[in-house]
Amino acid sequence: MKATRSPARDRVLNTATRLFYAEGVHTVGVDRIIAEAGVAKATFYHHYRSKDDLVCGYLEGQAALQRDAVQTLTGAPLDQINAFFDLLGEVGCGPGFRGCPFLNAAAEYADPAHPVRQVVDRYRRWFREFMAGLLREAGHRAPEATAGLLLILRDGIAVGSGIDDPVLVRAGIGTALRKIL
Amino acid sequence: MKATRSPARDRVLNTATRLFYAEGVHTVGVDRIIAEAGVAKATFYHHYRSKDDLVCGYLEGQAALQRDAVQTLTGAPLDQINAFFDLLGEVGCGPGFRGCPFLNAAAEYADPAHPVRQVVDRYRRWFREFMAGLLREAGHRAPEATAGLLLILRDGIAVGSGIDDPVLVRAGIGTALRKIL
DNA sequence: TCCAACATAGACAGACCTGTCTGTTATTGT
DNA sequence: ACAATAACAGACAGGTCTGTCTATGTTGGA
Repeated sequence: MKATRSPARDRVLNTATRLFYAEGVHTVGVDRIIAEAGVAKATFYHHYRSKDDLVCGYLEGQAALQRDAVQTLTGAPLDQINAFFDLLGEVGCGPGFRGCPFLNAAAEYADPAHPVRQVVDRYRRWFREFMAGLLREAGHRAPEATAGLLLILRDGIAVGSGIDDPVLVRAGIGTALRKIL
Repeated sequence: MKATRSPARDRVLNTATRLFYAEGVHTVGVDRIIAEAGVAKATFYHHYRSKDDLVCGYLEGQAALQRDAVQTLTGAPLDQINAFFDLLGEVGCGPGFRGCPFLNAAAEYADPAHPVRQVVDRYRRWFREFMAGLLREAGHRAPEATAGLLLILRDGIAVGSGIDDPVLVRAGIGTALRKIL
């Protein structure tokens, strides 16, 4: 539990990220992760206290990726919001898209007090506040309430793209966004 | 597999429905269901081919409930849509609400070809066509596309009410609906 | 040089999973 | 009365799950 970065640890986290997202958290076992990561079991439990700990690490990683991604957005606040949802629509049409990792994980952890759910909650608070900040910056009349609507839209797009035809979902994003803003 | 209705079968389905929805499909085992239903294991496998078969039955039941619920809606088409989303907001604030059973199940079954996913797909097709029908009836200019937006809204509300503060989610439904329609 | 940290392989425990099977009892329709 | 159906109890098989443990090898820094 000492080193926060090592080749073996990275291999575990990358493998877990790939498998957890593609197949779900409960269906992928520790044995499979360490086998595909080419890591000994003792090494795994050296870096992660438990499987749930790894699940939290997986979601923290996803949250970090998204924070990095939105930092590349530039331009006026409303343009940034549009660009974010454009990106979401594009990613949703990409190969291997299987919905939002946070929503999928939340569906598997029913207890709201579970550490995994707390990571999900943190992500969602961040998203809401990020959107509210942009709206405030743009002089929107109701930043908080509208940020809530954008979160609903985000969830709907992520879920729909993962289950239904993502091309159809993507086609509606522009309209929806224009109506909300 | 003969009788489609019997006290023991009903007890199994009711117990499974309660547990699957509250705690998730993969976390609830067959042993627990038959114990809480007060049913012998042989009886369970007499009525259901497998656990997945029971999961399909659970979701079919939820779909039937929703079909029955919308049949009680009356009045003009747009009023029916408004009433549906009012009801969704109300249910989302109710005790024990844990999101949409179909979305939660889909999150646990990654394979789109799985029978469980097909039940989910059927439900979503029904919902979309139901909304499109009402919009067409109301003379809406773009019934199909708007039905897609309503599905996104529905998903966002269900997901958000299950994870975030459902009261906040509910407060935004009216605005969102007005902007979409 | 030597120690500590990181890594390997893999056995093991104990619990839980789904699904099958044996055998008994009660009910019901003909 | 008799056969079929449904339900009961519970053992059992075979697999998987998480997590612990032993024992060994490698490597880099003081």
